Amino acid sequence: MPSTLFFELNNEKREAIMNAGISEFGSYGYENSSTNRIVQKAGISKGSLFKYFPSKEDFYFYILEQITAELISDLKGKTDSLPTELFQRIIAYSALEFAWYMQYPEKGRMIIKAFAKSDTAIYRKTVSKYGTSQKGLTDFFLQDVDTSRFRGDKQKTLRMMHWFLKGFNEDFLDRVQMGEEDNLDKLKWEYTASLSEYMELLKTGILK
Amino acid sequence: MPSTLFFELNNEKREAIMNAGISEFGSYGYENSSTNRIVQKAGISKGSLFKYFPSKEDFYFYILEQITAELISDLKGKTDSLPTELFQRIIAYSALEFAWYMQYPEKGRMIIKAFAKSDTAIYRKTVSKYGTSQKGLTDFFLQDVDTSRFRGDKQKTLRMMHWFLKGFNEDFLDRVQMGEEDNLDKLKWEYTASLSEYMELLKTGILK
DNA sequence: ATTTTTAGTGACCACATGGTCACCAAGGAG
DNA sequence: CTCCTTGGTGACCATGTGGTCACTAAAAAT
Repeated sequence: MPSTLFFELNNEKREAIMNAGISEFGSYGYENSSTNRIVQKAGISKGSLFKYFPSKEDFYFYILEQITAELISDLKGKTDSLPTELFQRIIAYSALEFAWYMQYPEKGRMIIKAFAKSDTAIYRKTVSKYGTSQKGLTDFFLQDVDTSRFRGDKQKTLRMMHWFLKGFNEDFLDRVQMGEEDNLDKLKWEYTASLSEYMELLKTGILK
Repeated sequence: MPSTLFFELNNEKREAIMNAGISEFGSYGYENSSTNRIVQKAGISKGSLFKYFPSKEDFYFYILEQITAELISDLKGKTDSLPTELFQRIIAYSALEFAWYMQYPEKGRMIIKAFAKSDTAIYRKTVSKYGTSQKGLTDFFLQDVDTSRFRGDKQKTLRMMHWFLKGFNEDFLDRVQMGEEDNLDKLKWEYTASLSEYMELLKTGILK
């Protein structure tokens, strides 16, 4: 937890510190991020940072908490108008999440990196705090699914969809980072279209 | 490349150095591995390590090259007797690879870590040397597939199978590392059985 | 006007990093 | 018995780390 001092800062300075952290952690990951670079980017002294936050780790988790809360609250407001049919709903929801990452690329990068599997102490702590990556989000989203439509075991099916979504997202993000597309709506449309095609394959099987 | 000095060492010492590196890199990954710990584990002096190898990076890639070559040569010998039907073949091949990782856990860990996606300089160099993770192995394995059996686009289908295998392997390895099963044959059987179930779902679709 | 409180600073700490190099002991050559 | 070559060593180097603390300058309290 940050000290009260931190909250008494004016918004500008507080934002500068947060953004410096987001950018650094998003670029290098927790372990390879440098508090020296962070204070430099934020335009404050080393001493100040450690008066605001008791440690690098605390700083990290405070930021992570803030931006995941932001993500969730932003999405919550939009999930009501989503289609009700399971697969269309998944597609629409994933597209929303993807669009958010595109809109806030630095926050997105930090979140993605924070929940990317790795065996470091900080990742284990992250998982024990928030649960494991998309599993958290998708489980929340899929828990009361009409299991009667599934051919096989529900758990297995859900796990498969999770692997599949993970792979698709990773792949799509890679392609996006290559070609510098800047039209957000068009990107979101492409995402939806591409995901739909794959989803059809998943629903009906890859064999004729 | 190691210096000629390194090859003139007796086998014991050379193995000790290699194993120290494998264990260290497999535990901490390239960036967080320490040459100090490596020389300590290997029982040699810092000076010696850097007389044998010009740099940490060189040491790393030499080891990686050796053990991936080992893996490939070990598997090559067994792929002839594999089933010919595509899916059975994939299952059997994956099980072989899995069993190898179980048989040489430290080497396995290092390989898995080396090819796990991350955005570090060393990962980019690894990819540009060897290509990207399982994609390399599975593409080699899937390139001349009878596309007429597929319902959808060949590329998309293969990519889906790749995501799926990646997820399955990650998941299965996690579960194995939890419960300390030591019977290799039984493990391999469980792997095959579990993968087969999922594969069936993938072939025929998750919906009735 | 003087004292006290307080936010902010940056030189500094102990430690670890990858890498170097002056030195040493041992063995072969003369 | 002397050289001299050579594999091996570990103290040492510059640099970077997360974190501290004696200090300052200015505002608040007296």
